[in-house]
Amino acid sequence: MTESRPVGTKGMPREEREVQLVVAGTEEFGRAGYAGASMVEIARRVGVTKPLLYQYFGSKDGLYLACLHRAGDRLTEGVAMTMAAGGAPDQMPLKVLSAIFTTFDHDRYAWRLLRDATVPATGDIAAAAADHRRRLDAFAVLGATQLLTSRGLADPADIEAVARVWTGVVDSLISWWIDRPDEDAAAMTARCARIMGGLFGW
Amino acid sequence: MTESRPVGTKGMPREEREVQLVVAGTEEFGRAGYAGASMVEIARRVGVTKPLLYQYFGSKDGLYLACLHRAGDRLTEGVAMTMAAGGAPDQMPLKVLSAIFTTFDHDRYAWRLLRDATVPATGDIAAAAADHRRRLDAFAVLGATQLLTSRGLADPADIEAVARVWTGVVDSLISWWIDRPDEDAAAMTARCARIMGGLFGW
DNA sequence: TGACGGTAACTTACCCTTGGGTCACTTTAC
DNA sequence: GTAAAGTGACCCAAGGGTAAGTTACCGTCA
Repeated sequence: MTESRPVGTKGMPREEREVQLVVAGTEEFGRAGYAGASMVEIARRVGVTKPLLYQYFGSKDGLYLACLHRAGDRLTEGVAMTMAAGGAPDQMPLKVLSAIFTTFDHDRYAWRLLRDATVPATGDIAAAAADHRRRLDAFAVLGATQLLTSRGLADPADIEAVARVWTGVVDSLISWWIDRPDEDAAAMTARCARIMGGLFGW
Repeated sequence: MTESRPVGTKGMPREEREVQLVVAGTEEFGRAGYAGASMVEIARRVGVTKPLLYQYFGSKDGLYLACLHRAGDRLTEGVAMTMAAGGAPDQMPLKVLSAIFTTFDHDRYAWRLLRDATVPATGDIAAAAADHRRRLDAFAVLGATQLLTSRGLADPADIEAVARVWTGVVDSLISWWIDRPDEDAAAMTARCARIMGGLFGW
C-alpha cells in the first residue's frame, strides 16, 4: 500500500481523529447551536488543540458541514427506507420514529443540527441545512398528506402545518430522550406506541 | 408630577423607547437566539445607537431578561387563566392554543425566548429562563396528567414525555405561524380545531 | 543495524475581526 | 442652566483562524 495503515506518529491516524472530532462537534453544535459552540471547546473534548481541528476541517463551517452531512445523510436514508416500505397512514409515524430512534441511539444530538436556528442566514451552511431539511420535510409532507387525506382533510396549508408539527414532535421526543440516557431505542418506541394508542387510538 | 410625561429632549420618553427596544430585542433574540443576536443590530432596528441601549438595560443580559420576563409573564398569565377555567381534558389543548395565539398575535417571536438553547448554561438568564419554563411546564404536566389519566395511562415518564411534546407542538405551530404573517389568531385557532378534529376526533 | 530523511500528527504562540461594554460629549425641551 | 435623550469614538475579551515549529514513527540505504 502506498499510504496510510498503521500511521505516522504519536497520536492516532487522521481518519480516526476526524471521526472523534465530528462526534464531539455534533454534540457541541447540537447542544449550544452553531453560534454558541466554540471550536476550542470541541478540540478540548477530544484532547487535541484548535489548529489540528482547522488542519482537518479548514474552518468552523467546514466542521459544521461535516457534522451536518453525516447526520442528514443517515437520517434521510433511514426515513426513506421506512417510508418506502409503505403501510397504513396512521402506522407510519410510529415506524418512522422507530427508525429515527434506532439510527441515533448513540448520537442523539445529531437531529438538532438539521433544525439549528443559529446558523448564518446565508452561505454554504444555510444552503446545505436547507437542502437536508427540504429532503426530510418532503417525507413529512408526504406522510401528512396521506394521513390528512385519509381523514377527509385536504387544505394544503393544513398539510404543511401538520408536517411542521410532526418535525417538532420528533424534536421534542429527542430532546426528552437526551435527558434520559438510560432509555434505549426500543423503550422509546414502545413508549410512543403506548401513548399514541392511548391518546389517538392509532 | 416630579418627572416623566411629555419628555426631555428630541427623541421620545424613556418608557416608550424601552418598549420599542424590548420589542425589537424579542424579535432579534427570538430569530437568532441569545448567542446569535447582536446588540448593535437591535439598536439599529429602533433607530438609536448602542450606548442608549446600554444606558437603559445595562447589558445584553439585562435586555434579554427584560424581554424574557415580559414574554414569560404574559404567557403564564394567559395559560393560567385558561387552565383555571377548566373543561374536558381533550378540549384544553385547543383552548390553550387559542389563548397563546391571541396573546402573541403581534409578538410571535416571544415564545421562543423561553426555549432558547443558546443562552449560557449558568447565570441569571439561565435561572430566569428555567423558572419561566418550570412554571409553564407545570401547566403542561397538569394537562398531560388529566389527559392521560382519562385514557387510562398513568406512567409518570409517559406524562412527562407528553408534556414535553406538547410544548414542542406549540413551538412548531408558532414557528409555522411566523412564516404566515397574514394568518391571524382566529384563523390559527380554527385551523388547529379542524386538524385535531380530523386526526384525533377531539 | 543504525543513522537519516521524510512525513504525518500535533502544539505554542500569535493575528485580527467581531461584538459586548464604556466615556465623554452634544443636543434639545423646559 | 439643568436634566434627559442621544451619539462618536473608543477599550477589551472572546473566539475564529494561521504560521512556524516540534515530536515520533517509518522506510531505506550504507
